[in-house]
Parts: sequence; C-alpha cells; structure tokens
Amino acid sequence: MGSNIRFDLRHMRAFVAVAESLHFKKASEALFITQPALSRLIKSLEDEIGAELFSRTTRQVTLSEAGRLFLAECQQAFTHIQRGIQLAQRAARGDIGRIAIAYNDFSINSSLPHLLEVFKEAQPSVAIELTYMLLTRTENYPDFAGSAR
Amino acid sequence: MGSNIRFDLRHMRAFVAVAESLHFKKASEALFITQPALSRLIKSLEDEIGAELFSRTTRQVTLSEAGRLFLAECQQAFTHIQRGIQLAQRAARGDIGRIAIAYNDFSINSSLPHLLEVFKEAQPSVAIELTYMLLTRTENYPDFAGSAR
DNA sequence: TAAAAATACTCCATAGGTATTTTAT
DNA sequence: ATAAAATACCTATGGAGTATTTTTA
Repeated sequence: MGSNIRFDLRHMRAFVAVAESLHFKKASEALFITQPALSRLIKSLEDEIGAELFSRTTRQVTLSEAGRLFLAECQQAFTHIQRGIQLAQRAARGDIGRIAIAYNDFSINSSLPHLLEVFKEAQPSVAIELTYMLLTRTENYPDFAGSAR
Repeated sequence: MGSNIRFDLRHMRAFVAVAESLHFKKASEALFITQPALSRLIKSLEDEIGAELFSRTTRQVTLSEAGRLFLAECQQAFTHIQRGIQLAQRAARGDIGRIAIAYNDFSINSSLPHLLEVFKEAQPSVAIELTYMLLTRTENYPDFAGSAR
C-alpha cells in the first residue's frame, strides 16, 4: 500500500530535461549540474522503474516507447504540482475567488460594465474588486504588476 | 524558466500522510520516519511554498484552505506518476497494445468469439494473443497471475 | 499535567563534483 | 579522432535519528 516510489522530483526533472534536448551535456547545463550527475540520475530512475527510458549510444539519444509514455505523465504531474503551489499561495494570500480590476475613465465608459455583468452571471462566487486608477503606471498596484495572476 | 520547485516527492508524500491522519506521530509511523523528521519535512514544504498548509497547535492539526487545495493537486500528481511508472514498465515488457486471453473449451464455445470480433472492431491496434489453457490453475501463466494487468 | 508538535544537536548516507575511461561515428 | 556518455573516486551537505523543550487543552 501507499506510493512506494523511490525516486523523486529531481529524477523526473532530469528526465524531462534530457527528453527535451536529447543530449546529456546540454540537459545537464540546463539543470545546473554536471553531466556525470545527470547520467546517474537517469540511470537510477531507469533502474527504479525497471525500464529503459532512452535508447542511447555515446553518439545519440532517443526516447524509448517507455520514455514517451513516462514523459507525458511526468509533464502532467508537474502541471499539477505547479498548480498546487499557485493555489496554495493564492489561498494563503486570500486571493482565491477574488479578481481585482483597475479601471480608468476610458475603460469604464466602454465595455467593462457589460463584461462584469456577464462574468458575474457565469462565476457568481468570484468577488470582483474595482479600483479606480488615474495613472497609467502600475508600480504602486502590486496586484497588477505580474503578467497572468 | 523551468520548474523551480525546491521540494520533492518526499515532502509531498509526507504532506499527504499528515493530511490523511491529521496527526504527526501517526503519519510519521505510516511513513517509517520519526516525528521530528516529519515536522521538518512539513515545515520546509510550507517555507518553500510560502503558505501554511496546516493550522496546528500541539493539540490539534487541521488542513488550511491552502492545504486543501494543495492536497488535491498532490493526489493528482501522484496518480500521474504511478500511471507513468506502470505505462513505462508495460512498454518495456512489450505489453502495451497487447491483450493475452486464455481460453478453455467452455469459453471458446460460448461468447468469446463474438466478444473478440466486437473488440477488434473497436480497438484494431490492440493485438490479441490467444492461449489454450487446459488447467484451471494459472500459476504457469504469469500473464494471468495479476489482478488487473 | 500530559499528549503532541517543535527545536537542538550529532552523524552518516548519498548527491554532486572532478578526473578518467569507454564507445561509436 | 573526437564528441559524448559512462564509470571511479572523493568530499561535503543535508536528511534522519535521539534527546529535549515548548505548548495548549
């Protein structure tokens, strides 16, 4: 019972990096480790799973069928972990279920009111916080500084 | 760029264990580590994420909202990892896209032929391997020993 | 006051680095 | 002949254990 997985995320990250570049040296640089360290990570991962993830000679590296399948699941796993981090961080900041919108005279007079109505209908549980913003610079409004928060 | 996740699967496993029992000592036993080691794992995970995953005093432990959200994603991630391992192992064994069916006189004379036809139509790329099996015991047929392979 | 989590401190296992060897084009 | 992966060897970091302290119901 229980997830008796012996490897960890370093192994998975290493694997994804090699799968992406199909070149141990380049992948090792992307990971900021040395090539021997990377070789060992991949080897121990393969040993642990009990499957060759790459067909490799010293001259070329290709994903095996097992590797292709494992890669897809690794990517999904990372997506969930990333998402988990984001959600936890937002929840901790009390940001879940809240959208902050800054408006100025221009946008408030155009389509914003209608958009709000439509959105409120679709997502009634999401609080919308309106902020009137005179300046065009956003430095003083940390909520709007990031790209896609 | 790249997944700059500093924690690893041990942290996630530890977190899931505590989330399930809401008791550090019990969870540590389930994980075969000591309670202090587990406390440190959880703490470092929280530090890394930047969110409290549990509200805890020395007398009671409860999941925070951040924890609830993170838990769901962790479980999904583990599901994908488990699946990745299984798929890789099967691919390495050449078991992907192959179904082995053992038949005896009874089944071959009943519905099996029709089932095969229907299945072949639906899944033309899956090879079906038929094995005539006299005995009722399956020990000598490793392909049929497992439950849901 | 007692049950449970957090902290202090020590030690060792292992992850990673450097140097080298092997391999295939 | 050379580019690239694998192996050998060594070192140091950090993860786990034991012992203890802190906390709150």
